[in-house]
Amino acid sequence: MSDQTPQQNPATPSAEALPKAYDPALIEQKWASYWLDQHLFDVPTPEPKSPGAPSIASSAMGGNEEPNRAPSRPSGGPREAEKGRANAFVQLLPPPNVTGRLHIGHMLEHTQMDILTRWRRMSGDTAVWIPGTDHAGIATQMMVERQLKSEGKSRTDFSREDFTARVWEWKQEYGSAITDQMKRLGASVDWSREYFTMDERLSIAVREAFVHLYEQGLIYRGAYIVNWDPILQTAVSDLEVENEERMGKLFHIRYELADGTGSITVATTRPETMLGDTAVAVNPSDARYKHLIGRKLRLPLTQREIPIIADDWANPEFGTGAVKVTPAHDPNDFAIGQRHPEIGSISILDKTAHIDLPGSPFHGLDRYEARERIVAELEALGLLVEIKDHPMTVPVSQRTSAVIEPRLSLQWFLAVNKIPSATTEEAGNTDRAGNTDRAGNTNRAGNTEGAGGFSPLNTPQHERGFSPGTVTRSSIAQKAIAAVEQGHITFTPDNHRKTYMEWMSNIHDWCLSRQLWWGHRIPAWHCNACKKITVSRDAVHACSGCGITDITQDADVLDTWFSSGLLPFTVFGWDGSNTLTPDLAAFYPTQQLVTGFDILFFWVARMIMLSTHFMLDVPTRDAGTGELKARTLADAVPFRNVYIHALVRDADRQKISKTKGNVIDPIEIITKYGTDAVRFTLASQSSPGTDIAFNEARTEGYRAFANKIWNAARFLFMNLDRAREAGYTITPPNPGAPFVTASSSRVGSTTPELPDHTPLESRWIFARLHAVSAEVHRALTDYRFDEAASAIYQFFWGEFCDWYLELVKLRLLFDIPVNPSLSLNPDTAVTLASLVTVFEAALRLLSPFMPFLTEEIWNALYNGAPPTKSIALTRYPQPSDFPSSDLTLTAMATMQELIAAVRTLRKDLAVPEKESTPIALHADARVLALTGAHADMLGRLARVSAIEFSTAPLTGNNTRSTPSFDVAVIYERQIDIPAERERLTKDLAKYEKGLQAAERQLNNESFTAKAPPHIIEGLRKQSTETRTLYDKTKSALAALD
RNA sequence: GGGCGGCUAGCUCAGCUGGUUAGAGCGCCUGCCUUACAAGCAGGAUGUCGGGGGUUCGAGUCCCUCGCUGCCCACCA
Repeated sequence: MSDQTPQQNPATPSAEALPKAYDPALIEQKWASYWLDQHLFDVPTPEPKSPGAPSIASSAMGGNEEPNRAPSRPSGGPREAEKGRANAFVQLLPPPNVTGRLHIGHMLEHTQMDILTRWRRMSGDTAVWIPGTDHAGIATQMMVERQLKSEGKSRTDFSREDFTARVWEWKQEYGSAITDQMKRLGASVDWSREYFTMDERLSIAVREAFVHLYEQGLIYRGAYIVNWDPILQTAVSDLEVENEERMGKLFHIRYELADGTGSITVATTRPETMLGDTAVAVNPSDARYKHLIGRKLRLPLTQREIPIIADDWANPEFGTGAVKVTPAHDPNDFAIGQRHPEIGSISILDKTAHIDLPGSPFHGLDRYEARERIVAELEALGLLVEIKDHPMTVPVSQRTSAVIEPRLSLQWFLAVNKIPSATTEEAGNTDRAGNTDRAGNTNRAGNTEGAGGFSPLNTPQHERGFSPGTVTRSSIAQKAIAAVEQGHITFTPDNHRKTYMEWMSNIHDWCLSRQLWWGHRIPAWHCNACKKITVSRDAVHACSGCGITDITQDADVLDTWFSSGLLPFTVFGWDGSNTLTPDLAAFYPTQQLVTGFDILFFWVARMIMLSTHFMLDVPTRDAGTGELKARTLADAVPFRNVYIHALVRDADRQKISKTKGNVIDPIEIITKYGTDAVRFTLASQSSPGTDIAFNEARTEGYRAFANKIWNAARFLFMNLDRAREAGYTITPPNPGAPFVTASSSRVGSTTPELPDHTPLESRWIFARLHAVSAEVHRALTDYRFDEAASAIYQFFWGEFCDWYLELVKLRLLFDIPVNPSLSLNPDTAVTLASLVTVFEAALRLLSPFMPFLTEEIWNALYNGAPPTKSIALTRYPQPSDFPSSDLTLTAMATMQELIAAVRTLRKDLAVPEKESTPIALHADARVLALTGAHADMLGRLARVSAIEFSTAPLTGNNTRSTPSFDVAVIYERQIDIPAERERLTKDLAKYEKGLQAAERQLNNESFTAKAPPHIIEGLRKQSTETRTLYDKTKSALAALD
């Protein structure tokens, strides 16, 4: 094979044309660009179907010739339920950040998705895998700001418009790095459907979604405590905060009563917040403080008077039992403030976490500097009672690692636990800080008592369920819970379902706004006169309240996850009008989501919430009549199954991180071993529940596997060359035909079953192919990539190469007549046909796992003129394609056992490898017949020169026994007696133990009474066999002496 | 404070609803350049299945308990 384009392959496959060793670098690039250029995996928008003809299956495959499209998919697959729709297999690629570069985790995710996609596609489904990238608000803005910094500039040197223009420039230049890498890797995605989350089309959908939610009263704006990142100077959601265990200090501070008659000591870990204290709370049942409730305290350092209030939140067990209340800088204190509005709140920190109290001596100080100064002054005043070490969890920003400061600020929220309003009249119009007009619209305080809003926490389980007909009466969270509870969405592994449910049942309102410049800007306009907020899908030029034109658009952008949460339906053309677009009709819901645990809440949960909420309003088509009808929750879900993949760690099981310097660059590994080998490594390690320790040694092993396949191909081509030289026409099989055999002069015609004279090894390899393809289907249906990979590996190497190819040499290498007028020896003819057929099928079986290698060899097999554009468009092997019989399997197993026994004996006797020896054999009639018929196998694979059949059992030296035969190698040298005795003694002990265990069981009446018959039967058989072996070993041992 | 995993051969991992004498790859030992492949072929050694207890005719597999070891969630000053 040369580096020519695939269409111009050499006219004939030839062993000489293939390099001796497999070199992935020579072929991968070629095929990656071929697949891309041919738009092989692009799926056009299906034709809208008129009622009564709902299927779109045939139109969706994109104009390929497909002479052998699979007529039907294997029965019992998960998509049997997908009645009335095309056999569509749709997946959304978790969109990588535009700032991203491919890492080994992506590689795992993409490998799994690609295997599923290719397998489904080859099994006859319309497989659509949709790629795209995420604008990644914070990450991208940080990236560009860093770039500006290197130029000595900062964001604030630019206008908002100029800065975002700058980000777009950056995106154009660097934003495709990760998709370029994907293209190189040959991921079989539909590039014609590639999107960017800030594309015009998707931006419109985002605005539509926002406006809809606002009109339903589910989006509100208000002043609440949010997680504030003082470096990014924006609010971040709970999910973007990590909690770190740190040793901090607990400061006990004495607050004197205003009238000087006493004091209360409070405890705090953040003494600087006392500047914003507006009360001290004690538990109403706390006898120590009961008499002080309602009295005033003089707040040290400021001399402000603050009340002592009663609130259940104060825990008498903790610290002194009295807690200072800072409503503007602590979520719990904020909640207290809600219950005691009279105490008010005082903000003391600015956006950068510096003290913002003009006139105060601490004004302008950084929060930690202020803490030191305040502690020092309190100490000087004698008000610092004590300082204790105190283990605590500190909230830290995921992005910047800055300590998060809870801060009161005006933000937009999505009310996830609120029942949507039917009309727009009730729509939220909170427009002033801290003044929300609907009790339910609270965020963190929402679940505390007194807030009065709907909360899943205080809703009985049975009321939380979703039932048809109550769709619009259910909250977003209720629908998301019901979708999973009712089994419309499943998780693999299943334990993630529980995690999801826990989280969803305790969910808080979602802070949607970010104080950034890069992202989807919130479609709300503030009137500078009457203060009314106008939320609109279109640009607003005048206030909807007072009509004046002095209005400004809200400065905030939406959380990145808002737009990605909409993707399952916006990628299919949802535009807010609730019409069933052709793509939505054909492809929604998607079947499969493959993603990591780390974005289960960020993304998966949000997709479920937003998709079920919006898609319930989009009609669907009735499977029978084709008429439009209302969608149920079952069809509103964004996907049917969520497969959560493992985390890839380094070889020492360490988490991969840049700071640790143990980053595994997939491109580097790929350069070293080839994409196919890396893919196979990841697939074979993909077992549920465990993280993957990425071990290069293993990849090395799979590169050897690729090489093995490569050389098997060379062997095949060599034989095809020989046959051709001898004048025979070789036509490779038609992929997807049940199987192929040969007439005397033509290889490649199809017959329904194997010809009578088909040799044992060929019958056997077909039977194995039957079993293996069944196993692979089963494994992939269960997402057991590891089991599928290992079944194929074992088959290809351990059976096809180690046994079949070796046996096939019996028929091929010595037996092709050179005179074309003679007919080909029937053995040779059928063997050539079988060989080509099995090999071709094995390539198809392997193709989803190793697409490059299989594409290359498969094309070579057809002399560069294959029946379809790609092996990826052929039919995936089905068990029913291959004849199988148990008789064949046992016969072959016996031959293998016999060959292995002779090999072992020869090894023990140190017979030179090239020397053939006679053997003696004692066996039952079946084995004798078998051996007689297949002496040639023994001759070739075990170097047996002659067989002496013995009627008496063999117990002498140089003997090996199994339950069904004794075999001895007749040789001048005798076996090493001490070593043999040791081995036999060991065996004897083993058999004895096994025998005892088996007999104990069999003599146990409870066992025979309770165990299932096949187990008893099996144990009986085993017991008999072990008895035989025991006896044989015992006499062998005796014979030694 | 809750919750979820993992602990099986020197290493990395399989072992499905309990059922015959626990497997694979790598590594290790021995012999082979056998005309597809030395990135190979053939043969071989290696396990108190984390400890203890229980259920059962039968436990790596189920239950309890203890021990390491990861991860997730959480508003206790």
